[in-house]
Amino acid sequence: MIRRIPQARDRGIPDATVARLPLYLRALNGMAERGTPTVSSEDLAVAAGVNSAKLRKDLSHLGSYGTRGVGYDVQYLIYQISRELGLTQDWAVAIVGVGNLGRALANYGGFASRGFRIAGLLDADPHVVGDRIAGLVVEHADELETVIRQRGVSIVVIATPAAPAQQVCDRVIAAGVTSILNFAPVVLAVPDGVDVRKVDLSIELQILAFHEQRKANGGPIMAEEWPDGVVM
Amino acid sequence: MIRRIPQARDRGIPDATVARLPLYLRALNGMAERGTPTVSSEDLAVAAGVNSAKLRKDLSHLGSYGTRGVGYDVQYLIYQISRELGLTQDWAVAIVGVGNLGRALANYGGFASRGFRIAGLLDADPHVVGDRIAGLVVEHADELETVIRQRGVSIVVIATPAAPAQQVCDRVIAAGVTSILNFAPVVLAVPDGVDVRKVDLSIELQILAFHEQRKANGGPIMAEEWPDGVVM
DNA sequence: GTGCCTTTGTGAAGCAATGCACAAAGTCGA
DNA sequence: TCGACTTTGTGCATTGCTTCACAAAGGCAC
Repeated sequence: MIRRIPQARDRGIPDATVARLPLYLRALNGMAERGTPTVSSEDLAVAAGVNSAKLRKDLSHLGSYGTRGVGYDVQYLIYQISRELGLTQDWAVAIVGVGNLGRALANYGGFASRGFRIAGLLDADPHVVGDRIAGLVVEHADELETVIRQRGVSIVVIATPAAPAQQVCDRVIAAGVTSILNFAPVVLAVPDGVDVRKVDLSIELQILAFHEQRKANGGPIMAEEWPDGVVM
Repeated sequence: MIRRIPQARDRGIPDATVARLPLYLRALNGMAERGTPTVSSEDLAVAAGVNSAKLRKDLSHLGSYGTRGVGYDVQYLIYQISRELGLTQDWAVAIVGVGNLGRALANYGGFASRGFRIAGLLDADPHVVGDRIAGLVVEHADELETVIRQRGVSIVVIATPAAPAQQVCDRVIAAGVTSILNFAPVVLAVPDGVDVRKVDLSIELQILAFHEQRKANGGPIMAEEWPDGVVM
């Protein structure tokens, strides 16, 4: 059960910081398009929707890339954050499950522009196999291991229904993949060393509903009993 | 600048806890389907992928619904969590932007089963308006305010491209909506009292790429200079 | 009943993230 | 060259979350 051995030159970046770097990157790309040469932590913080002290502390984890009295060079900071996030290299991604969501992901422009290349679309449904989506032909899920090994896929997106998700997960791990983005509404069991990130569309709505209810009621309903007719 | 006045009976539930309740709910629903009558915090924690002490503390924020020596009654706990999250009532949701993602959301079964009723699909593209998706006819975005007011929509999902997102956001807020789920890759500016939750598909991939790079390199590349040919 | 066993609910310690506030470092005009 | 001004980078206090560890509570067998 080795947890994490702090290294001499420990560039361990806090998870909370890593999660915000893509946000900064997006804001910076917008500024670069508009031709802005430099930006202060205050302005960038506003654009990214965070506190400026937090932003400076986040950036300080990458190194000392600002100039006091001036701010940060937009292009240079884009490069440094991209490098830290690993976006200066090309990542081959396979999407398993080509339903509505899989199609949406395949067509989503935000991937290609950040170094994520879709190297395969796979589905178990023979009616879908052979379809051409976003320039790729959908392959049968049986080809999963072949596609991963032959095309150097290192990140797999699971966009299947809940039922087959764990099995797909097991197979891609067996094929050597250690980074998985899971859209299926299940908790995937994975061995140590495999990273799973989870996006659950309905969870976000449920959190909103919680807050919305709070606003409406000034707190949850106080009756803590079962409603009439429900038997324990 | 009133921040938050602690109340006598302060049922303020930590955000981190609220974010996990839907997870517990999903695990519990699975158990209910299998006919499991009660569950211990340990078993439920495993099913939800969290630490059991954390699970007990989370549940203790809702009240004392367990039985020592036995565990939690599955049905009863489902009811209590659902009530706390506001899922015992019906929420009318409108989806703005019926591209690939909007379609995926409209067809996603996880909403209806949790009290979220899709009350409107809207798009600005005349080619899409009139299409029938998931039993609804897509309406023109001009109808946004009418749809919200007449159908009692309290949660809006923004699934448009980045460009029109802020304008859509402003309009739905003006129409009285205070809960927004945003899929567009922009930071929405909203007044106090409006909740925005954000899902950015490419951010998750970028976080995965960061960790994947770490695994491959044993840390980020140490060269902190610009690559050859890049001029400051 | 009584006593053993299981499991909850929670105090307290530990850890991570946030935000303030300011010294240090750099720019720029005179 | 100098001094005023701007903005970074960070020490520190604070907050919030997680985890441990255990007393209290309840079930169950006999």
